[in-house]
Amino acid sequence: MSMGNNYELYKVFYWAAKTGSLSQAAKVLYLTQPSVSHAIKQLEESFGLSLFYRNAKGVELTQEGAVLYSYIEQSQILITLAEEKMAALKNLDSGELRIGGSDSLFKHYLLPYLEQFHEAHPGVKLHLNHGTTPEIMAFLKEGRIDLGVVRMPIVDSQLEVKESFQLQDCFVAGARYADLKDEMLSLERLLQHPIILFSRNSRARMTITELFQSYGYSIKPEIEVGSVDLLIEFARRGLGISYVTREFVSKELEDGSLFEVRLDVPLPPSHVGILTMRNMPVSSAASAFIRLVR
Amino acid sequence: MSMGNNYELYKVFYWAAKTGSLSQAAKVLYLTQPSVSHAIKQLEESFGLSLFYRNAKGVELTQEGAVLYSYIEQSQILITLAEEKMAALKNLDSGELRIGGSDSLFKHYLLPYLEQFHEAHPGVKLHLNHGTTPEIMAFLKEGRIDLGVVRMPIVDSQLEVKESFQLQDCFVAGARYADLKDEMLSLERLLQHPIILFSRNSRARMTITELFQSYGYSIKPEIEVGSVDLLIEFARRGLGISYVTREFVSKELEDGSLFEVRLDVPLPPSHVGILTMRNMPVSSAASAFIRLVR
DNA sequence: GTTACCCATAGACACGGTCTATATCTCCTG
DNA sequence: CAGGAGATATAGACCGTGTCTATGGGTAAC
Repeated sequence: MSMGNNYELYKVFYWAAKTGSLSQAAKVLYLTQPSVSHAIKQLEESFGLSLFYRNAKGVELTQEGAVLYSYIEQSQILITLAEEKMAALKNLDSGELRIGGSDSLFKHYLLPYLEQFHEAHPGVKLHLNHGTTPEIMAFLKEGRIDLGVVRMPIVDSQLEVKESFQLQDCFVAGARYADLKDEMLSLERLLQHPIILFSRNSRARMTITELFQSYGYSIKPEIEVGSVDLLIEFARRGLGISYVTREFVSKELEDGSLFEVRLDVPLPPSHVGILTMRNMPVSSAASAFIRLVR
Repeated sequence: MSMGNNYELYKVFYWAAKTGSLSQAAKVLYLTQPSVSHAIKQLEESFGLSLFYRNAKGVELTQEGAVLYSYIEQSQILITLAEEKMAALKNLDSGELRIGGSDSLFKHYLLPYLEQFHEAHPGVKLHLNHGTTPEIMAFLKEGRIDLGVVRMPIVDSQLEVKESFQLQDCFVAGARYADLKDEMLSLERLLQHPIILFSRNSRARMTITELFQSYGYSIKPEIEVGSVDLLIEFARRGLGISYVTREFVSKELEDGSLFEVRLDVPLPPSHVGILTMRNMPVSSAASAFIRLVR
């Protein structure tokens, strides 16, 4: 008989050797004793070697059987570990979740979800990659992250976009401009004050630039800053009027250190979307996180 | 779906991951592509996890799939090694052969066979355990040797006895007793000369003692020695007449340094038998050796 | 002697692994 | 842009084989 066995036979062999009894092995494997007997016989015939001594008390490995066992034992242990590991991955007791997004979204919006997820699944390692929207999209396509959280709209045939939540950008000012608090400003009037914008090529920056252009104006910031924190801080200190996401300054709006500057034209809401690869399976950790956020 | 897969699926998974293609895996495993596709699907459903990304070029491991692979790869390699090892054992390119026997049998009779066997199967390690017949029998029953080579007769229900070759014990003397060369001695006449016997409780010693008793005589050695080599050496130096196995002194008989002292009664031949455990499989190395000797 | 436990064997059945045929998708090429 | 090549997925049928029950034989222990 030739080599190239059904690997199932090794499982039977493993338990027969481990328990020293074909009957015991049968119990462990939920088989009958004749099935185990037959399986061992198949192995022995395939090798042309005897693997066990049979006696009244059970079976005992022959010299050759002991050699086989030394290999098969390790192999079976690895498979068992693999199955346990897969179960852990499935249950989110293990694994990792790699999310891409902008710094500000992480800090001001996703943080509670991340905390909640980590608390529920402490075994899952979180990897947060921040970057611009195009970078996030590239990371996704390279397989370096499992999902991306970015501002809409996104048009990319390779990506699956789930609209998640809505953010409202707005202009805010501090005490220095308190006289604007009860006013409803036109764009022209707004532009008479110093404007503070985010410096990087963010979607928010592009959106507001386009909006002013559509009304025939050009918005040129007095100050450009590199982080949402600075946008807020500069507005509070009265250096100008900042264009920020309202949800990111809810604390300041509440305690009165900032107030919203109302305009006579509507500012379009911006949507945040969750990106995954289209037609590709989503890891269970990622889908659990998406379920949590939506 | 629950855990506890058919391990055969892991073989399919291994090759699919290794080749990065279900079609290639199918070729390697002599299956069709749909079979492989189906097998992978079963695994994925059993874990509740996706293992591969499918694309137009083939398949690629997901994060979870890569985790599984890290375990399964080792496992499969071990199984492959195990199968190679078993083939080597079967072909006698590997393994060990443990033989029990008396020192003199090893030295004077089995040596050429051992050399021949070692030359034919250099990969098989030889373990030679010497001891008395009862010790050899005990070794066998304890599983410490694969076969024993001892003088017959042996009566033991647990042991399988194969008669192997025949030895003829005889009395030999050196030049000092040259006058006996052409004579045919009676037992009585023999006993007038100093006799040299093996001191240990060997079967040969027992046999000759019984023989003399059956004729009404009692044989009492002038000298007792502890090895066959000394039996020969003492006889050559004229210290007496030694009782030895003729085959062990063939060299000395040929070159004339010893001659056989002929008796007027026949000395019974002694048989050498090969012992193995009854109703227990014999290792392929052992059965190859037995085939060689007989 | 008898019991109780092992393993081996024989024969029947049913499940599932494998096949063929076909569909669908993507990439590449002319 | 159409079409071919090559990848995987799906559907359905069949055959092989792994498993079962029933039974036999052997050994150890009481």
